[in-house]
Amino acid sequence: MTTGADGRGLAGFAALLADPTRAGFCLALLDGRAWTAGELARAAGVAASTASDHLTRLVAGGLLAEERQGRHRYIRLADPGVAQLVEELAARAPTPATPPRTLRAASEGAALAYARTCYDHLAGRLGVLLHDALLTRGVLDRSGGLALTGTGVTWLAGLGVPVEPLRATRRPLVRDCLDWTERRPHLAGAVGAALCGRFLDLGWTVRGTGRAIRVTPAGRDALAETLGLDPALLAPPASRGSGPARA
Amino acid sequence: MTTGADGRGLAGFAALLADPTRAGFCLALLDGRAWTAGELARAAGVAASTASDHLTRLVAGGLLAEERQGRHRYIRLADPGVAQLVEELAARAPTPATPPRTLRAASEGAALAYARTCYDHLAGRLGVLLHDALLTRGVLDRSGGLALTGTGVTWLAGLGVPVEPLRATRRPLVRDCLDWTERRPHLAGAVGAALCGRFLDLGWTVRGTGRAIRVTPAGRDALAETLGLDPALLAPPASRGSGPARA
DNA sequence: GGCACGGTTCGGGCCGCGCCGAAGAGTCCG
DNA sequence: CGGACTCTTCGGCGCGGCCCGAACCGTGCC
Repeated sequence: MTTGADGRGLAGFAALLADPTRAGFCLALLDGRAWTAGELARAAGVAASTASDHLTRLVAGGLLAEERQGRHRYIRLADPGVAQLVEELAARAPTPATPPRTLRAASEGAALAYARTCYDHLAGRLGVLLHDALLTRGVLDRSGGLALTGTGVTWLAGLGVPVEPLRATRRPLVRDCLDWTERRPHLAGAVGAALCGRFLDLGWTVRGTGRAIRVTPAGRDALAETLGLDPALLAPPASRGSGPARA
Repeated sequence: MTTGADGRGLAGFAALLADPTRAGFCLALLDGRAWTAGELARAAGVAASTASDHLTRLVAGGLLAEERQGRHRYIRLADPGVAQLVEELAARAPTPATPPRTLRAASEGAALAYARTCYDHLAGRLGVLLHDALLTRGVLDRSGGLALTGTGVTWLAGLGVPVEPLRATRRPLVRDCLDWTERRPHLAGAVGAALCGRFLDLGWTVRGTGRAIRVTPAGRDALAETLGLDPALLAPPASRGSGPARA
């Protein structure tokens, strides 16, 4: 009576992410960098032996990839598709029901809501603003699915991002990625990744702690000029008080 | 040291799919129809009480939606996004390692590989052929992300599928969906769903058992004429022998 | 060589989860 | 009303998972 595939394959795969420790590993790795096994163990608060076991399973399941160097075991997400998958699942998961307990945690949360990397592209308020600006500027078009326009190609070239090399990859040029703080789409795909990297190269943005991204004063000016982004909206998260409170 | 969100939210959500029975429910519901709790229980081979418990959790988790009618509890996927998520996870999951044991199962597998619904759009060999034909005909364009072209809009209108109503939905017009038998993309999104429904309305396709789809003789002619699909490639799965063996 | 360090392997304990059957609540029908 | 049916609730059982600490291996440094 069981027509076709039973759920064992899917269940086994989903089980990889169904453990808080393993899920925490994947979320940490969403910053796009390679972590050592020990770093991940400490970040998750488990013994090294526990982490080692989990990592072996995640690698075997195709979610993570490893690279051994000397006595270190470097771990990263297997490919951008995994990052997308994890982000989508995280976006659908009910909030961890853990309101920030400490001031430090609250300010970290604000910094992440302001701007962060989502694997290799920009997310948070900055990511959504960028996405919207690219649409109004005609770099992107949404009349029939999200697509990069001809003017978009030249605009990118002017910014120092040639599009042709990006076409060579198997990755879609542009793609929606649901932002879990803004609950609205931001730009992913090869172009999203290239833009994120280019902004860093140009010094418009710099990496903060963890996945956090900060916009430099020069970046604020440049984004206002090239994309018409309101510098006021790009103001960094209020250190105290003046910013709108967020539940 | 744990910057930002821990993995509990994600893990709890993934755990919903990490059980073979629950995963089987979701896979069965990928046919886009509403099943009763009892039907799902029988299909999965568990007691009604067990299924009831699982379904309650899946509904609470936002993966499924229920509708109570009299003494029946109708269950369907919560929204198309869930279908996409489940398909993506299933596509990445290693094959269930269950080569078909019976002749009946083998022929069912062949029928599904030939053509099936993927929630509400077409998948399988037919789905991939359709996707490719739409690209070569200029209905879709992939030069910068997957998009519906202007000629595509008129082509759809000629087929009796007005695009304007589709724009009203929050759903993307066109979207890639990775086919788990062909390992290549087919067309999803609002247009993919509309095309699938239109083909059924026109009598070009009919539903088989489960998620299987069959192409009628009239449908073969029509698809050849309007899209240039080779009728030979649309031949139904060989009942025995002559078809290419598939691992 | 000696030591510190990162990672892995192994054994054991514990908690949670999935399963069932039996009993009960609600619905439809004769 | 009484019977058939669907679904739910509740105990109880058993397996499998997650975790740790201790011992072990390999690397890099002094």
